[in-house]
Amino acid sequence: MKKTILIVDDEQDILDLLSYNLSKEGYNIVTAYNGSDALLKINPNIDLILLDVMMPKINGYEVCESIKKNLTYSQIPIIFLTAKSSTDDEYEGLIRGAEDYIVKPISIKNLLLRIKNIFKQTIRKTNNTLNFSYISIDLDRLTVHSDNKKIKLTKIEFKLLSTLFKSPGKVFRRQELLNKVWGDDTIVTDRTVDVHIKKLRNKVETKGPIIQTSHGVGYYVDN
Amino acid sequence: MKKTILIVDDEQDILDLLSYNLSKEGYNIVTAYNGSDALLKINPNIDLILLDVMMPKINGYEVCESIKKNLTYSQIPIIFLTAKSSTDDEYEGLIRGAEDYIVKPISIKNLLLRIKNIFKQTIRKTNNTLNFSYISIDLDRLTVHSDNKKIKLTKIEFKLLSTLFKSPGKVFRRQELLNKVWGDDTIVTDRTVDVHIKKLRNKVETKGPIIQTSHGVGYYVDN
DNA sequence: TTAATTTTAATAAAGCCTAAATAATTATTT
DNA sequence: AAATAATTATTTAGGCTTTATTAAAATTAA
Repeated sequence: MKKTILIVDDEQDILDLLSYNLSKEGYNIVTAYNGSDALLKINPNIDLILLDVMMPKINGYEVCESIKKNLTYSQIPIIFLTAKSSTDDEYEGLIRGAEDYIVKPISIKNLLLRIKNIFKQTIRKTNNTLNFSYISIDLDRLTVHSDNKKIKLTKIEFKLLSTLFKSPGKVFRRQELLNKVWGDDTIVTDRTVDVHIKKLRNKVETKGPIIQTSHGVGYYVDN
Repeated sequence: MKKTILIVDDEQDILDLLSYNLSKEGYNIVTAYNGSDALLKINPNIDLILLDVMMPKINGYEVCESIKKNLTYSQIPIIFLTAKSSTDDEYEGLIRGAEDYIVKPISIKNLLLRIKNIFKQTIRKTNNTLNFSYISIDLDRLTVHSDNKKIKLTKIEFKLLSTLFKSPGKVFRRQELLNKVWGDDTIVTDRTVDVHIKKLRNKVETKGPIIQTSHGVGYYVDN
């Protein structure tokens, strides 16, 4: 899924520069030319906000604050762009919940790395749900939605899936899964894991592969 | 755990100022009065380097470059101290892998915040990865990234690569690799190593040679 | 007791490793 | 410098190991 980035800056040059480079990198771009414009353009598809600090009227910090107060959008990560290097400003930005900040002049390479890094952890833990790709797991309700359709899992299947989802990218050995999902003292064959993985895949992977096999090692969800 | 900071500057005044303030803040301080002294004083306990750019003989950038080339120390974050504020210099610093830079005259308050910020991010970054050139190996996740693209390796390939990366510069004889990667009691031909090296090279060397051959001896990664 | 779930076992399929054979490169000798 | 020897690179195919899949037996819950 293509990620959408909202870029907020009052300088057209910078908007252009960033738009060009980020869309080249495969992101969808939305731009805003000041604080209030930014607030208008925020929508649930936005995955990340690049936010200039120094803007007329509503500055970046104030925009950030508004966003963080809004339940729907408070989880969207924000990277501040700031030319100032005065202590107070940076500090203020960080404590208000920004993920990161970057001091102008901007190194594109550096910025791309930071963005990637943020998206890597992007399995956003809103409330108590794990989301990845087209699947979301509600840890409170013990339900799973795949492609917006509710799916019934058994207890073991649910635990197995959420274990994998809690550490996306990590490869779990079968024995590890048996300990974590079944319990430390169970005496069950490794093959049993395979069977449950198979069932999970059948139930859950309605729109393409989610659970990956690491041959000779175990299973994981990609990220 | 107390963090240790190496401060490198040729002006005694600045060394004193920074030492005083940073140790007051609870950091261990090591000082160096020029580039070569800095290289001598680096050791595995150093968690951060404050590096003056303008120094006689070896300047800060050169010191940085040497550090980034060394596998043991390449992960240590560096903050440049620079009097110049020209764009080029700052950029140069950033792309050479520095975490940050600070323009003199230094605001202690500002510096402290940046240091804190770096330590905050450092924890998750240094998690168990070997980095060299454009390749990074995540030992937990059993994944390899080459030029920012994820690459799938088999178990043996992964072990082989990380063995080489763990001792950069060391030439491993084939027999040694067989013991380390395959296990002490395997009875496999030396030629098998060649085949796996070949496969590794195919998969991993997307941007130029990484694994070197030492004719008559074995294989190694340069450093 | 029935229905649902979990485990085992058995077979098929896929993935990976090794050895062997040949080509290419490097080292040594003449 | 050419010829020869030694080492490494590359490719391929068979064989072995691991995983996928299915069905049936065993267990647990309703």
